[in-house]
Amino acid sequence: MPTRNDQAEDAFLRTYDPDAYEHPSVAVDVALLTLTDGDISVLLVRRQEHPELGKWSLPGGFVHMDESLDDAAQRVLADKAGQSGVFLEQLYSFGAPDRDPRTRVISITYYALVAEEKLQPLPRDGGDVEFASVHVPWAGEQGGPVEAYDPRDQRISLAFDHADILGMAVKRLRGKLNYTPVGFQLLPETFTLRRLQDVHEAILGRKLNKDSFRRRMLASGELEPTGAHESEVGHRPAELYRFKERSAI
Amino acid sequence: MPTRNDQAEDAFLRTYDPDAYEHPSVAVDVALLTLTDGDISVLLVRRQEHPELGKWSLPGGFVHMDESLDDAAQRVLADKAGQSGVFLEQLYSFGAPDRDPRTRVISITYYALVAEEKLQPLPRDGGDVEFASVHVPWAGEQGGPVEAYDPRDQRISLAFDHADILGMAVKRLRGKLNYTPVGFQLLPETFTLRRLQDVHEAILGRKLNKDSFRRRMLASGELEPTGAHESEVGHRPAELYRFKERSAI
DNA sequence: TGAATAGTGTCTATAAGACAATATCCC
DNA sequence: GGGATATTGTCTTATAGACACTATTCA
Repeated sequence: MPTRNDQAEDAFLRTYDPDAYEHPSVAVDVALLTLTDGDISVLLVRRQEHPELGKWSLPGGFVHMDESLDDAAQRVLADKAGQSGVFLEQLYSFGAPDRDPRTRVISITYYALVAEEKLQPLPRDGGDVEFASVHVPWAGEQGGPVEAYDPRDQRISLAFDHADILGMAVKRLRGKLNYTPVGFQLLPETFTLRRLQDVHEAILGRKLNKDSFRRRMLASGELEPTGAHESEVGHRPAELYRFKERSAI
Repeated sequence: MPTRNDQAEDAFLRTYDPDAYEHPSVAVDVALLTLTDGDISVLLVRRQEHPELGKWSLPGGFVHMDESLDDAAQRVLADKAGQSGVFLEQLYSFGAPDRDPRTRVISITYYALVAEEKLQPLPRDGGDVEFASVHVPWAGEQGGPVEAYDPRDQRISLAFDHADILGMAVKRLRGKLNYTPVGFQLLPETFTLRRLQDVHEAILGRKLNKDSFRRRMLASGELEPTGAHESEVGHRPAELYRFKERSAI
């Protein structure tokens, strides 16, 4: 039975005009990270339109009226970089009034993690989608913009405030490492403890003590030995482990 | 000297039409938290308009075209709740397409922390701005919606997805406690170790070991003894401490 | 003087860093 | 066998929890 309040609300909604005020544009930008040769890499796309035409940027796009923010991030990643079904998490929203010269654009940013082995091949757009190596000029979880370098070690200048977004992604990842098995998303199904440590070291940007890393990981209860070992390695082969959670899903 | 690309970009920007596509509305909502009698409290305002007219909600409002997100949050808090100059940090952005019945509204949420002693008196809007006690039905940093209770211990049903926002604020706060002296914002200038422990226990929702809490805090280097002691307490008065950072600012 | 909490000292269990010894693979 | 890394074990040090004891205020 509709109450008087319900009826009043219905009437209100029928006459509501969302365009009575000017609205900002809302975009999503995604920092897709992976590890190559023990370094953090980020997927960049070359801008095909003004403004900042030709500059490297994180894949991004405007949010459609009928899709959730998470869905928008997944769509953008699939459309602009050919990657689908990856791990995504919201990062931060950037909204400085002048961050985009076109108009007011508020960007809701995400970071994505993918194991190198699970990357879909990059779309052949004449080299307009590439990975760049991420150099972090600060320690710990201090935060700040980071720098991207192309395969020839040339520094890449990123469009808009994307260096800040990337920095936020690294900062978040470092924080998560303290209380979540982040390695999950960045490693293949099975892996050695050494590779897991490589992941942690790449994210934290510093060397870790091997003995205590090993003990800590085994004691965490997150890992499960597979019984299998690596092979063809020129030294004693290490046992392969698996994340327990992942296999439960 | 403008390059050809600059000129092309200028031309592009002159003809850019931000309204070629429909835009969502963008709001900020703020969970202002304080501690009363060892419990977390949140500031709520009664909605004065449709939809959800009369329901309790977090103070919020639409983002203006020329203000940053942080500024919008500060403004909303001042206008709707009479609180200014408080500690604010961005929390998360909520954007489910149907979270608001009016139109697509994306809410960029913030949490604020204020010491009870520093609260400005609530505006006398006939009791339409009040604090409610926050009950957290989950442990650790698991997350999920939380429940609000009015001073007569009646459960309050919050408008929209505000129970989720509040839950996210508590979750974030619990996480921050591991690596930041969050107590800062929730205590007066000087305080006893016992009061600092009360803050931590309220946020975490569980009792802490007194001895090791004391040791950990003193060893952290964040605290500075003032030499002064509390008084009129009916037992041995404890020494008053101060946060080092705060006094350096 | 007694109630109540502050503050100190000590003992034990646990986790981290360092280092040595042994194991196992490929060449 | 030699090179290289895995794996196990031990020792030392730092930290957390538990508990006992002393200190200081107000009523």
